[in-house]
Amino acid sequence: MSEEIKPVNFVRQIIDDDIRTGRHQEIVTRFPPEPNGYLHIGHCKSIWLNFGIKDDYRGRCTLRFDDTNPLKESQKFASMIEEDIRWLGYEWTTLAHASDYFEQLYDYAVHLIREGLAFVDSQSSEQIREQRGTLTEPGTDSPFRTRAVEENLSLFKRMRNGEFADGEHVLRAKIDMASPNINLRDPVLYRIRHHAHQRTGDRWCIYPMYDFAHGQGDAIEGVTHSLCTLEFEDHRALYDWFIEHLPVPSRPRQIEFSRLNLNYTVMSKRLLTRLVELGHVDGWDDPRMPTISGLRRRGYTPASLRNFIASVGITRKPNVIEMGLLEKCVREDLDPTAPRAMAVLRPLKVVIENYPEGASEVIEAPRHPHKTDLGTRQLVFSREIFVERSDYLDDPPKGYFRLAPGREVRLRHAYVIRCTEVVRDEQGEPVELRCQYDPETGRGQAPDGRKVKGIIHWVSANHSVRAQVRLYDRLFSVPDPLSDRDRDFLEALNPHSLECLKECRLETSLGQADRDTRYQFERVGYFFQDAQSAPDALVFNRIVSLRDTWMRKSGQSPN
RNA sequence: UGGGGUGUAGCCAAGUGGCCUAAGGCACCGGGUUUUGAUCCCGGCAUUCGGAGGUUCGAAUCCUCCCGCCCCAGCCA
Repeated sequence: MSEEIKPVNFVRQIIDDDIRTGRHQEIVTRFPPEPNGYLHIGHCKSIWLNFGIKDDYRGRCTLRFDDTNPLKESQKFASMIEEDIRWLGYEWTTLAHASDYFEQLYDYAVHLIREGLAFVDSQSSEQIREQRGTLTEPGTDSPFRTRAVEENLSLFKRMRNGEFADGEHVLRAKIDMASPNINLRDPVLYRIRHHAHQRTGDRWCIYPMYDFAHGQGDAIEGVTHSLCTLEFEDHRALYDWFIEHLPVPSRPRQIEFSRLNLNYTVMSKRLLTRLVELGHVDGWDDPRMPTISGLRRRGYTPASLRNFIASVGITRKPNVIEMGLLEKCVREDLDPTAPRAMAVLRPLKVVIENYPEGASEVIEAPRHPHKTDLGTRQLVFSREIFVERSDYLDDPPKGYFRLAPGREVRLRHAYVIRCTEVVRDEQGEPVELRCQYDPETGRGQAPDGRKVKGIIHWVSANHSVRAQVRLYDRLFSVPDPLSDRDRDFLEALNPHSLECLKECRLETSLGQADRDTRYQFERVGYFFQDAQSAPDALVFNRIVSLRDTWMRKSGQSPN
């Protein structure tokens, strides 16, 4: 595992100050996902921040499900979220739910009504919307705003008792319809929803809104620093208003940071949900998805994700991170530890004419070029082998040092061969190369001192296993799929984001490949067995390709 | 002509008035090592901090004005 970056950011500076000035003895954070979808790498930023602070400051961090909207949420999503957090390497101090506080929140609402700070509004949502005003014009007071306290109390109680249909009434805070901050224009606190909740069942038919549940939940848990993303900045005034006007047990502070954006993908749960439901991807854990589970299935490691977030940092500046940084992080994590193997993805047969028919030999090759403690594996060399189709060119450009008519290359861990003849099909496409090998060049030797620059990977035709290999590319073909407001983001989907290669040949040692091991297929990339892989039907996912300076120079595509 | 934010290299990001003629990472461009065109190593890459004024002996850091970009009008979170 690569060394993790020591975090320094403005949130930690605030915390350091709070500790130095004695404002807090213990630091308490929370991660508050809504269980209405899978976690994505953007959540990873929040997880890393909140749980990282808990770990480093020996504080507490609650995993609190923000389950205030039974229409959208489910236990299935909640379970997945727990799994993802643990997989990333974090553990919560306590598990909680906004719904654990429904009774307390109800009492808080009653408190506001008694103080004359909340009222039951009996208008439709359309009427309320019309009265809200616009960004530049103030709103107007609801005709029910002056309802008597006793009447509000009674109505609110009857709302809870289920005496009204959905939408008939709402409870609203009484703040200021002329506020330039729209969140303060008498926000809705409770709405009626006759819908079973995944945890409280039919106990409730009124549910608190996010704004009314979140800050109070923080206060109940003793959260000291409530870290959220920038779009909640305008809600802070409301957050503070509730804390001020309610008899809550503590006074948490909300601090906002900018969310993570990655180019060539989308990071909104709503859009990811569409991709899944419309079948554009193979579920939430499709290896092309920016979800934690997708990245996990793809083969990304927890450390690489943590390091990625650490190197991106925490600020208040809007940002779009390049995919290349994520890729660099996983390569960095995998290179020192991944066992090497040879795999030919698009096989081209090579017959070594001067190698005896029926003969073969075993070559002992190290699993890693630098880490000798990873041991060795056995390769079998024989007269018929496969090499990568892209390692042969009829008419090589300048600077190409692989196979071509008359050209010589080194077979990785084996002999130097020279291409003497090309067998073609009707279309003129090469289907087989005839080569001569030099018996004096085994074991890395070159007796005549000749320098062979090209080294290519190979497998023995009769000593290799078949496998399916899936090559993944960016999900979208443009850096920002949402930039064109006139086009649906689905139109920007990359039609080549998945290439499934079914005729791949792997060295025999991969027949017993470990399910949890990420391999480097030499010269190709890092690979991980897919969840669907089986011993008799191997499936490998490409995590990321190797850096390829030749490809970049010659301007080819990564596949 | 509303409110809240934010602007340091292609992408992130340190920097909190003097050791900044601005860290570090990614990307990119050289060069070296190498039986992976990988890894590793070495070097290059902002006289300038959105712009213009001002304060100061001294400003990316303070003040003023201007400009760009992001968020907010769910009984979503």
